[in-house]
Amino acid sequence: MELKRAAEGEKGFEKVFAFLRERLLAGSLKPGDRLISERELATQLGVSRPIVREALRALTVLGIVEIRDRIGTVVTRPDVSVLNDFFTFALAQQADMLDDVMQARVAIECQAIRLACERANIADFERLQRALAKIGETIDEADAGGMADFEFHRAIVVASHSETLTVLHGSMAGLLTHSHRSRRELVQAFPSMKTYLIDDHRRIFEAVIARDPERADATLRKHFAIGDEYRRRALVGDMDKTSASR
Amino acid sequence: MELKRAAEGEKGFEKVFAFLRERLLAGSLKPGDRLISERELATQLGVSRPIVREALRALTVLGIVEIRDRIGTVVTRPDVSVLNDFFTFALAQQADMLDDVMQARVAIECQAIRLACERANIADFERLQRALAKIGETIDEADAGGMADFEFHRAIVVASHSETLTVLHGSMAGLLTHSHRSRRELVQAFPSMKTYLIDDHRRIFEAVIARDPERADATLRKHFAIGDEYRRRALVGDMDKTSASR
DNA sequence: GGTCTGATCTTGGTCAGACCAGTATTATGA
DNA sequence: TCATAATACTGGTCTGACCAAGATCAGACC
Repeated sequence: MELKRAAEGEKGFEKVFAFLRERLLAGSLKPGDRLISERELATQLGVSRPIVREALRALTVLGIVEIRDRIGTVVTRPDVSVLNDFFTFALAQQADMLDDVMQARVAIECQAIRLACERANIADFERLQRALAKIGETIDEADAGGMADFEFHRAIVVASHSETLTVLHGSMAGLLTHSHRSRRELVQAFPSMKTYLIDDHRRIFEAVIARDPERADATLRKHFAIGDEYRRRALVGDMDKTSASR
Repeated sequence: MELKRAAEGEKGFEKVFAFLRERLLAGSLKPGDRLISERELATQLGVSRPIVREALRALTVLGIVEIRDRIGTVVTRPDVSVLNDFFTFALAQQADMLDDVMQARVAIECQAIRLACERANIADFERLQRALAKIGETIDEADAGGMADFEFHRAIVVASHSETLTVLHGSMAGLLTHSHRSRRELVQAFPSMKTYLIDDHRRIFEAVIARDPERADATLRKHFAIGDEYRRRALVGDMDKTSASR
C-alpha cells in the first residue's frame, strides 16, 4: 500500500533496495533498529521473499545491515570491511594497482599525521611510543617486525581522530601488511635498513610529539621515499653487486 | 564435486560467495568473463538458485560483477559506484562525518597534485587550463561555478594518473559537489572570494605546470584552508563585519 | 551457396509454498 | 508466583514452476 508508493517505478529487487535505501538515507532507519521480518517486508512490498533476501544481502555486503540468524535484520554502523573487500577484489584483478594503492596510503597517512599533530592526546602519544618501542625490539624478526611497523603507522592514523581516514587506511590494511612484510625481508639484505627503520620512525614520532605538522608530513614522506628506494635497489640488483641482473 | 571441495566448510550463501571470491581473487575469473548460468552454478555447488542469486547480487553491489538480464553474469572492472554508495550511506547516518570526508579529500588531492607534477602530460595541462578558464567565466554563477570548481579539482586528480586516487576522489564526488556548491553561495557574501577563487586556482595551476610538487601541495593546502576560513566566517558573523571572528 | 526467418533452448527475474532449526513469547501447570 | 512446556515467530534453504527475451541453429527462400 503506502509502502509500495515509495518505490513504484522499480520492480523486484530494485523496489526493495530503493525502499530500504530511502529509509536509510532519510534516517528513519538508524543503526540499531531492527527491520521488520523478511516475510512481512515481502508482503508489504508485494515481492517474494527471495527478492527481499537479495536486497538484504546486498545491504549486508555494503556493511549497512546485519542479518542475524533467527533473530532478525538490524541496521549497523557502516563498517570498514566493505572497502576492504572492494580493494581486495579490485587489486586482485589489477595487480599493477598495488603501487597505486600505495599512493593512496601515503596520501592518507600524510594527511592523518598532520591532523594527529593537532588532535593527538596523551593516549595517542603513548600508543605511538609503544609501537615505536616494539619496532626496536622486533627489528630482527620479519613477521613481528612487520607487524610492529604496521602498528606504528596505524597509530598515526588513529591519532588523527578522523574516522574516514582510519576507515580508508584500514581498508588497505591487508594489502599494506603484505607490502610491509616484503619490506621487512629486506632488512637482512641491507643492514643499513635497521637504523633507517628505527631512526625514521623515531623522527616521525618526535615530529608528532612536537605537534609540527609540516615537519611530520615531510619526515613521513621521506620515510616512504626511502622505503621505495630500498625496494628499488632490491629489485635492480641483488644485494651489492648489482650490475649483472639486467 | 571438485567444485564443492573448494568451499566445503561454509554453507549456502557463504559457500557460493567464497567459491566466486576465490576464483575472482585467484584471477581465474577476469573482467569480461561470463560466469556459468545461475542454474548450473547452483547444481555444481549443491545449493539452490535463490542462494546463488544472493551471492551474485552481493557481488553486483560490490561492483565486481554485472548481471545482465537474459544474457548472463559477467565480471566487470571494479567500479566507483560502490564506494559512492558506501559513503552515501555512511554519511547519511553520521552527518558529522562530512568534515571528516573533507579531510580525506584534502589528503587525496594533495597527494594527487604531487603525482600530477611528475606525471601530467600536455592533455592534462590543457584540461586544467580549460577548467581554470571555466572558473573565471562562471565566477558569478552559483551552479556552473561550482561545477567548474569541481572540474578543476577533478582534473588535478586525473592528472595524477593514479586510478586509486581517482576512484577514491570520485567516490566522494556527490558529497564534494554539495560542499562546493555551498561554498559557491558565499561568493555573493564575500566579494573578495572572487579573486580568491580565481587567483588561488591559477596559482595551483602554475605550480603544476612548473612541476613543483612542494609548491603545488602547499598552495593547494592553503587554498583549502582559506576556503575553510571563509565558511567559518560565514557561520560566525554575517558578511562583512568579520573582525570579531578572529 | 548464401542469407533470412522462425522454432527452440537458454538465461535471468520472479514467485509460491514448504521444511528446518533455533529464538522469543506465551500459556500452562505446579 | 514461578518454572516449564507449547507455540508463534525468525532467518536459511530448497523445490519446482512460470515468464520474457536474447542466442542459436535448422530449414526455407532467394
